[in-house]
Amino acid sequence: MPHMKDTITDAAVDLFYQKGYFATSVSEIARQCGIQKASLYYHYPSKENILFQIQKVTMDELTDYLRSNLDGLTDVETRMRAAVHSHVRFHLNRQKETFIANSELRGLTPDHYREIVSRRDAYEQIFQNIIREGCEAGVFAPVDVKILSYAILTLCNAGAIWFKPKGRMPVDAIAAIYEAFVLQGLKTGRPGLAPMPAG
Amino acid sequence: MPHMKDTITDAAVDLFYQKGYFATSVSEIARQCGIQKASLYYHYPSKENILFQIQKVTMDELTDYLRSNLDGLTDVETRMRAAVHSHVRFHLNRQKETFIANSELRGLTPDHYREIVSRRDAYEQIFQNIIREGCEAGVFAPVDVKILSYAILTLCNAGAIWFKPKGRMPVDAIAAIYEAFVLQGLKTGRPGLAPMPAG
DNA sequence: AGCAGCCTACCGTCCGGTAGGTAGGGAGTG
DNA sequence: CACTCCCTACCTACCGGACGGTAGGCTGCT
Repeated sequence: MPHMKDTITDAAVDLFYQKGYFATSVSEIARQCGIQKASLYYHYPSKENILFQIQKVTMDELTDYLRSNLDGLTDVETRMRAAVHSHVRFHLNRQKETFIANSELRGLTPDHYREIVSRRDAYEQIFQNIIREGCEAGVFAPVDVKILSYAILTLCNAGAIWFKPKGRMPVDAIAAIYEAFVLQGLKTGRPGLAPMPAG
Repeated sequence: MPHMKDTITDAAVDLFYQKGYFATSVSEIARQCGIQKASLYYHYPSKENILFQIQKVTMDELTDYLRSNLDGLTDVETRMRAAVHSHVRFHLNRQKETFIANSELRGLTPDHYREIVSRRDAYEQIFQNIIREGCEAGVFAPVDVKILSYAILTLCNAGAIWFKPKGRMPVDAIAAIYEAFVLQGLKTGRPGLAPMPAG
C-alpha cells in the first residue's frame, strides 16, 4: 500500500513519459491519483519539483547500478562489456524514467538543471575512463574518447525508444546485441581504416 | 530578402529547438519576427501547422539527400558508408530542424503525426534494406536488422546533440568517425562472439 | 477599387499556484 | 471515560496571468 507521494510520482512519470512535461497539467496528475490539484501541493512544492525528483532519483540509481556492475572487474574489455550491459538493462527496465531524464531537462530551473547535468557528467566520465584506458592499452582503436562515449551512450538509449516490456525479446538479449555491436565497433579495424584520433 | 513566411519558419525553428514546442508561445515567435501575434495567423493557420511544416520539409529533404547520396552506388559496404555519411552530414548541417523532427512529434495532430511517422518509416526502410543485403551477402555479421537500424540511426543522431558549427571539428571529420565505428561494428567478429540473430 | 499584409483589441479557456477550511485520528490530561 | 489540542491529508473556491486564436479595421501598393 503506497503512500500518496509515491502515487503522485508514479502518475507523473506515466504522464510526463506519455505526453511530455509541458503538455501535462498539474490537475491531470492529481486526477490520475484521485485527489484534487490543491492536495498535490501538500506533497510537492511545485510541478517542477516533481520533475526534478524523478530525474535526480533516476540519475542516482543509474549511476549506482553502473558502479555495482563494474565492481571487482579489472580487464578493460570486460569492464566495457559490463558498462554497456548495465546501461542498456537499466534503460530498458526503467524506460519511462530514463526517457524523462534524457528529454525533459528544459523543464528544470537553472539550479536543478545544473545539478542534473553534473550527475550526468559524472556518469559519462565513467564510460570515458574505460574507453580511454582501452585505447591506451591498445585493446580499442584510437578514437576521440568524448565523441565515442556520447555515441555509445546515445546508441544504447535506442532500445528504450521502441522496447515493449511484453515484446518478443527479453532485456538481456537486446543488451547482448548492443554489447556485441559496441565492442566490435571499438576494436582495431584494418590499418588505414581506423577513425582518426582527436585533433 | 526573405518573405515573412520564411522568417516565421526560421524563428519557430530557433525557438522550438531552444525551448521546445510547448514551451514556445505564438506571441514569442511573432515578437522574434517583429510582427504581432495576429499577423502570424495570416501566414499560418495554427501553431501546430508551423511545427508540421518544419517536420515535413525536414523529413523530405533528409530522404532526398540520402537518395541522392546513394545514387549509382552498388557495393553494399560502400552504400552503407554513404548512408551513414549522408545521415550524419544532414543532421549536423540541419541540427535544429532534425532535433525538432526527432523530439517534437507529440505536438502534432493525429493525422499529421501519422504522416510524419510514415515518412520516417520510409527513411528507415532504406537503411534496413542495406543492412539486410549486407548480412545476406556475408559482408556484415548476422544481426537483427530492425534493432540494428534503429541503433545506427540513433547513434548517428548523437553528434547533433553536442555539435557546435564553429567548434574544432569539421562536419566531415565527425561523419568519418561515426562511419568508421558503424562499419567496424557491423563486421563479422571473432567466431562465437558475433551477436545472435533475431529469434 | 481591391487586396495583401499588417495592426489593435478582444475572446474563452486553462494554467500553476494559493487561501483558508475541515474531517479524522492519535496523544495528553483530569 | 471525556475533553482538548494538534497534526496530517485532504477539500472547495479562487487568483492573476498567459495561452491559442479571432474579429475587424487600417495602410499602402498595384
